[in-house]
Formats: sequence, C-alpha cells, structure tokens
Amino acid sequence: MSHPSKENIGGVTRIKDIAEKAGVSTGTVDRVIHNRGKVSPQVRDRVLQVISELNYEPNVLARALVSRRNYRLAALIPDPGYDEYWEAPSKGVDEAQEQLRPYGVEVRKHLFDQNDVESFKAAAESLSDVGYNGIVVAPLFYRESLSYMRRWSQEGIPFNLFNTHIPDYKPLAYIGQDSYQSGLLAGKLMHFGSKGGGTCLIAHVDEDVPNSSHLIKKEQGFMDYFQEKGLSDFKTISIDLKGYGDEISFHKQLDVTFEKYPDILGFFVTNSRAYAIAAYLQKRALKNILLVGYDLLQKNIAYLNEGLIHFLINQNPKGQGFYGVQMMADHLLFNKQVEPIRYLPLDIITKENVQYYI
Amino acid sequence: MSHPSKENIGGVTRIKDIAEKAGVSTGTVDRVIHNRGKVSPQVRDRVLQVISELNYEPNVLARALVSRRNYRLAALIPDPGYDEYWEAPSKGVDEAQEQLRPYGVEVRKHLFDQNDVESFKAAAESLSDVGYNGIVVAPLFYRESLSYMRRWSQEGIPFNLFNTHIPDYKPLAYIGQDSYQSGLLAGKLMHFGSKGGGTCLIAHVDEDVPNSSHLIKKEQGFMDYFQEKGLSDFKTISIDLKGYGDEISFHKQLDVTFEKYPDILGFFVTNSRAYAIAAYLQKRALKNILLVGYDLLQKNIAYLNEGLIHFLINQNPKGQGFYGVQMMADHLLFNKQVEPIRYLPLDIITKENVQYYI
DNA sequence: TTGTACGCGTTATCAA
DNA sequence: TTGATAACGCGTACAA
Repeated sequence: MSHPSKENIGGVTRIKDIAEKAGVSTGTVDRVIHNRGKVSPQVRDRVLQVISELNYEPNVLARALVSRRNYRLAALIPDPGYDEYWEAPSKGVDEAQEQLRPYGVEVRKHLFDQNDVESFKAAAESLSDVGYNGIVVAPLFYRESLSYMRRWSQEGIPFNLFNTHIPDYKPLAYIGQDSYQSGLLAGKLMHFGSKGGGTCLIAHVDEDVPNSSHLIKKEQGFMDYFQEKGLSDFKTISIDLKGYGDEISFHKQLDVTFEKYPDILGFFVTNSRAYAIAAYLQKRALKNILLVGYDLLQKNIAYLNEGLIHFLINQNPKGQGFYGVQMMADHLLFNKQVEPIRYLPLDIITKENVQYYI
Repeated sequence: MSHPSKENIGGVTRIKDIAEKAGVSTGTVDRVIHNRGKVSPQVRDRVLQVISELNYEPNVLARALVSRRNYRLAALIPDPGYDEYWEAPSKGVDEAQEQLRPYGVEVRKHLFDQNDVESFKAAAESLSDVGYNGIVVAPLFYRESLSYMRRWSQEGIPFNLFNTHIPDYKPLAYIGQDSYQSGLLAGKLMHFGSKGGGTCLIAHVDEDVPNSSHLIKKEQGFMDYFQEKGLSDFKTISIDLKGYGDEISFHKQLDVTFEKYPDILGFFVTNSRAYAIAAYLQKRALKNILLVGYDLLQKNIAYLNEGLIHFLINQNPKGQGFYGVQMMADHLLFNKQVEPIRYLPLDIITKENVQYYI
C-alpha cells in the first residue's frame, strides 16, 4: 500500500485513484473509459478491473466543466399567442433550458400556428440549416410531421415527441398523455357524478376528428368505460360542434342537440374548449348537466370555480415541455438510457384542488 | 477596448471577464462577490457596476467542483418499517441526496418509531453530536418537536418541516399538504358521488385526535364543505375507531355505528387506514357506501381497484421528502430564496388514474 | 488593499 | 501504446 501524493478524501473515487491503483496514468484510464482504443489489452483489463472494484462514478460536474461542447436543441411547438394551452409547455421548455444551461445546452424555440399547416412546414424547414443536436416537437399535423421525422431519422438527429404520439419513425421518447385512459377516466367521473342513466355526449369542438388519433382514443376510452361496466342505461353519443367562435350559431347547434336528446346527462369535451359548452349552459340556465373537459385554461378555470364545469383532466402540459428537453439532454449529455414512453399523470382537477396546479 | 489573452466564448460572462473590464484581478472580483471586504469602496462600486452590466451568473458547476465543502443534512423521519406510508418520503430523500451528491451533499437518515415518543426523542437527540448543516424533519410529536426546534433555532441550524406544520419556531420552509383544503376536497367528492342526502362519517382510525392538529383541520374542512353549500340533508358525524388490528372488535365498533346511523352515505377516513373500513364493507357485503381516504398504500390501492374505495387523496409523499432536502440545499448551497410554504398538489386518485402515481 | 498561482476532476493534445 | 500537461471557471492561500 503506497500513498503517493494526494489522498482520496471523501471516499469518492476519481480517475486519479484508478490510475494509481492500476499503475497507469490518468490518460490511459480515460482512454479505457471512453473506448478510444490505443490501449494494450492487458492494461485495459487491469484498468477495467480496478474500475469495477472501486465502483467508479464519473463526476458530472467536472465533465461538464471541461467539455466546452455546446448542445443546440430545437423546440418545435405551437405559438402560445394563438392558443393559451401552449403557454405551459413553452414554460416547461424554458425551465429545462434554464436548468441545463450550465451544461452547455441551448434551446431555441421555433413556433408555428397550430391552425396553419404551412406555418408548421415553414418552422420545421427552418430547423435544417441550423444543425441541431436534438429536436423536441409537438407533431400536431400527422402527415407533415411524418415526412420531417423521416428526414431527421435519416440525418441521425434524435427527436422527442410530446402531446401527440406518432410512433412510425421511432422517436427517442414520447412524453405525454395516455389518451385512451383519459377517456376511461372521464367516463368514470361522469358515471360517479350521475344520479341515474341518461345520454352522455362526447363533444368534439372544432376539431378535425378523423385526422386526430388522440381524439378518437379519448372517445373510445369514454365509451368503453360504460360498455365494460355493462351500464346499459347510459348512452354515449359522439357529436361534432363547429365554429365555437360564433356564439349564435354554436348555441343553435347545441339547442338542436338538446332537442334531439332530451335526457342529456352531461358532456365530455375532448379538447380544451369545455368553456364553450359551459357558456351555453350558463346562458340557457341549464342545471345538473355534468361537464368534464381538459386543460387548465383561464376560461375553463373560471367556469370550474362557478360550478359549471365539474372536472378538468390535466395532462401536466408544463411537464411535457420540461421532460421533452430534459430527456433529450439525458440522452445527449449524460448517456442515460431514456424510457421510450413517459406518460404523465392524469390529474383530476376540481374547484377544491385547482389552486395547486396553476 | 483591449483583448488580452483568452476571449470570452459562448457569451457567458466569467469572473475573468469582469476583472478585465473593471481593470482589476479575479481575486478582487471574488472578494466583492462574496463580500469578504478588503476592497476599497471605489473599486467595489466599479466591480459591482460591471457585474450588473454584464449580468454575471456564477457557474454552479465550477463552484461546486472547487468548493470541497461538504454539507451534512439530517432527515429525521419515521421508520418505513413500522408504516408503509413513510417509504415514499424516504425515497424522496434518497433521490434528492442522489441528485445533490456531486455538490457535496450528504443526507443521513435518523429513523424513529412513529408510535413511540421516546424513539423520536432519542433520534432527535442523536443529531446534536454530528453537527449537521441542516435538518429535514417530520415533526409528528408536537410538544417534543417544539423543544428540539427551539434548540436548533438557538444553534442556528436551519430546518425544514414536512407532513406536519408547526410554525412556532420559524422553519426555513414547510413542505406538505393543506389539511383543511383536503377535507374540503373530500367533502366535494363525497357529495358529488352521492345520489341524495344522508350521514357522512368522518372516521379517525387509531389516532390521538386532540394532539393532531392536521386531523382536526381535515375534519373541519370536510364539515365546512357541506355547511357552506347549505346542504342540510347531509349530516357529518365524527367518530373515533380504535384498534384496527383486532378485526373482530374493530368490526363490532362499525356494526354499532351502522345501527346507530341507518342512513350512512359514506366514510371519510382522515388517515391512510381506509383499507380497514374497506375490509369491513367487503365482509358485510355493504354496497353503495362511499369511501374516501388518503394515501397510496398497497392495501388501499387493492381496494381502490376492487371498487370498495372510491377515491384516495394523495399528498405526494415522495415529493415531500424530495423537496424537503432540495429546498435545504437551495438555501445552503445555492443561496436561493426558498418559499416558506410549499403546498404540494392534492391529487385525486381513482382506479382509472392510479397507475400514473405509483 | 490587491494580485498571483494553485487545485478541484475530467478531457484533449502532444510528445515520447 | 503510453504519460505528462494544459485547459474549463471558480475559490483561496499567500505573497506583494
């Protein structure tokens, strides 16, 4: 046992300790650790042996400090200016960026208008010049997203998906919600709050349902809840409502719906526009209609507090942005194995606990 | 404008940049930053000026790397061996410790038996010799906790409280649940799931209620929900049940209760023992009794999945441990201002979303 | 009161 | 195939 120069204080083993014990220099140890070759097999084995003996863990701080490498990440997400919903994911991205800055991570946001395919294409196109090391994207437009995902795959740029899952070209990870399960949950809440049977309306407000797989999954989950429980006195009907911006015509559609189904028990709104239905119920002074929707938009929260919306299902949108970036960093910087699918909790929000989620 | 030696690459300002611009040495800048004195006022002002101009942010990594300081934290929490509930906070502490280890943080757990005041005192006593830099404690025993908190205050050791709030000797922060609000929430769930009025039982299972302020707050919140809404056909009755371990006597108590209140609508169990009531309901084949409780214990989850427990309110116990440690580190290491009260979300758990919380 | 120089653990370069 | 050494940004002991 020789104790030359500096002692290993604190019990954490360093490269230096390994080098010493293996009778080589730190350079050699480094080459072994990073498989850079140029090490004789015997020495290599000896070093590996010592490494596992001392169960060495590299010091992330020192590593990040010395590697002047910069990682440029792109966040391809809808512009919060067009839809309040996207403020939260955007904030999540910012927070992750903040936390990872000391590690040389820089995230640039490329925003698009979620109602304009062309703006998505333009934003996606603009990524190519920069040479990003990783991409985090909310692939709202299925077909267009596909083609860019193929391109990124070919270029070898890893990308994370969130909000909408498109598994075709394997993303590094999907972060988001289990749409089907959230439908089931909505069914449960509706059932739990009902005094008896009736018609449950699944309302798609201003959506292109056939092209939105997640809406279909939500619907399916909701229907299956009642089916699996054999609740035959509950009917589930899917309706499309268009143009919620024009109150008069929108309310007219709902009037017609109420005439058609006199025993309406409640609405399950499959996107964040529950407030549009709530406004109608308020105007027509309809009581005892259950209303379950998604997302903590200010308007939704207002109606939640007034008691017109009973439950909102929350998908932790901020977390989606945050983990989208963080998991990319885990992959690029820290060589961590990332889970291919990370479902975020389906939070049940009501008037009495909403304050803790905003 | 002179550009000697190294250029500032990447746009992040370093101490060296400040020194250069202010025409002093890095040592002086360092003394200014850390208020070590021994700097002439003029120079000090000039340096501060430059710092704010360049809005300098210290590099946490380099700082942690160079400061060989070790921070010893103590976690004074109940032994998970006696109560499964405490596994989660314990894990949270471990995770925070793991994350902060590169920064020289070491957390030592001092466990006590939550049913034995003496073991708490012994554990708390054992902290004193070590000389901890910070303490994270779940102060289950009010009076005894008070005396230790006073001692720590006098010794100048910062401490964080979680699970139970005792504001008398100002803790650095309280992390946990808003008991009153969780009672309100339980009331809402019970009301929402009821088909009509009846008696709601607030069940304290094996608890010393008078000495547990958080139980009283839960009860109060639950009662206030019905009171504030003017729901006069709902009666709320508080009952104490003892000895859930002895099934026969425990079930007998419940038999008596059901005789006394024939119109029982449901139970609100104020601690994590909802499973004890669920077992009774199952044995007696009682249907349509609502059951709302706390905490994701395995037994609770099992009954949740069987449909006997309808909702569990979750206080993110892992988060309590995690943030308890993290906020202490924010205070000690990173000089961050920590919020004095951090309420964790009141998660509503049901069969359909429980999978995302475990 | 101020400046210089070394070290923290890791990586990368260069000479041997 | 190896080893010595200079960085990375910051803190600090010590010299001036």
